[in-house]
Amino acid sequence: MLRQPPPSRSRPARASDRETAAHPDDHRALRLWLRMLTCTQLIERNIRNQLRLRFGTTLPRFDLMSQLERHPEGLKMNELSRRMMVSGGNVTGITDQLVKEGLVERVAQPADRRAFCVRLTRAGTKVFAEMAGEHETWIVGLLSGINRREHQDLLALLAKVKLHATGAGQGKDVG
Amino acid sequence: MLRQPPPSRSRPARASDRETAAHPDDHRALRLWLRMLTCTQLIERNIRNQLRLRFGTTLPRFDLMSQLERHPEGLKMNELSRRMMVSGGNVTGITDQLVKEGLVERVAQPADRRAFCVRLTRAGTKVFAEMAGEHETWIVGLLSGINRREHQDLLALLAKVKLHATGAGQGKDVG
DNA sequence: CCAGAATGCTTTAGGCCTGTTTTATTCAGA
DNA sequence: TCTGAATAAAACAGGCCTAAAGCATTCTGG
Repeated sequence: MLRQPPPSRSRPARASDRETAAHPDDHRALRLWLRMLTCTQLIERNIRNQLRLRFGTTLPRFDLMSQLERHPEGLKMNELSRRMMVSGGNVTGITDQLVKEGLVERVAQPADRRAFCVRLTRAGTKVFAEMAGEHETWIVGLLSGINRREHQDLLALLAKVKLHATGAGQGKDVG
Repeated sequence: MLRQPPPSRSRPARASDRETAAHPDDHRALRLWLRMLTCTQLIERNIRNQLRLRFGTTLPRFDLMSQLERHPEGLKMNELSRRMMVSGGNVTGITDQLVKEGLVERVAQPADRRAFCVRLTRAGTKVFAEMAGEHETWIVGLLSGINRREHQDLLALLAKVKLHATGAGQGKDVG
């Protein structure tokens, strides 16, 4: 994705993915970004496939349920929206699906009749526990190419990136 | 996104985004993954917004054009699909849009009447050049929170992640 | 030559996601 | 109290994306 540096003159491109044949220096940032993107997509795609094949579900649904698991008392739609970093309308749609599947429920709020609390049902809790276990082993496997020290370094570097990119973003979703 | 470690007993969560309140050690991989995902999404969202506001276009369209810029002779649909790491049907749709906007063209291949070459039009070349310049400055800005040394470290660490995750992926898109 | 397999692309159904608009409700101030 | 601003959620239009099915063309082994 995104723009790549132009092909190198000296070394003809036998490109196979998006970041091959990068220029040596001026395009450092671009190259780094493309690599981040590729890594994330590789992992994400893998997880999506596993979720689909093993459990017949999707990443957004899993994500929503995982938020609810951490808050058994339930979350309002707008809280879900903020935590998942997606739009409110999107949360409406995903919640609808999960309600249809009987995994979550909307609970009316007497205090504010505009709002709902969304909660895992008993069935949802059970199903999620099963999925979450496997999910973690997938992640561990996908990231097992780097050792513990490298984990820490990567985590720290990404913390810096996150901090700066959050600030640079135009004031939305600063967490 | 994705499952988070359960909330810490000792330190009550004032969570605001998806990776707050992680457990100390056992969930290292999960935590790292969530941070990768957050970073990528922050940057990607920023770029999408900029493309929309400044140029009225989208990231996938920009991405497709950027592939074509590197191959003025044109690329076949399936080559685009492979390079962009998206499905063939998706490439069909994006190409349709860009053709409608007059930015790319499908060129029939006499040698193989099933296939097309997709190329930037003159207008597309011009428009893309303009966008690409700004695009790079956005990326540079978003990643300016880390210095040159850190860039290199991050690039190297992600290379390891990429390599391993590519191998672990079930044989598709090994680039 | 000629079936059948493989290839290149499109179509279709369905889900995700966004920005915008709409509806219902709550809040804040005159 | 009443009116307008703000908020919560949903509806809507439109684009992205996938897997699977379909159509045309090319290739391959008899």
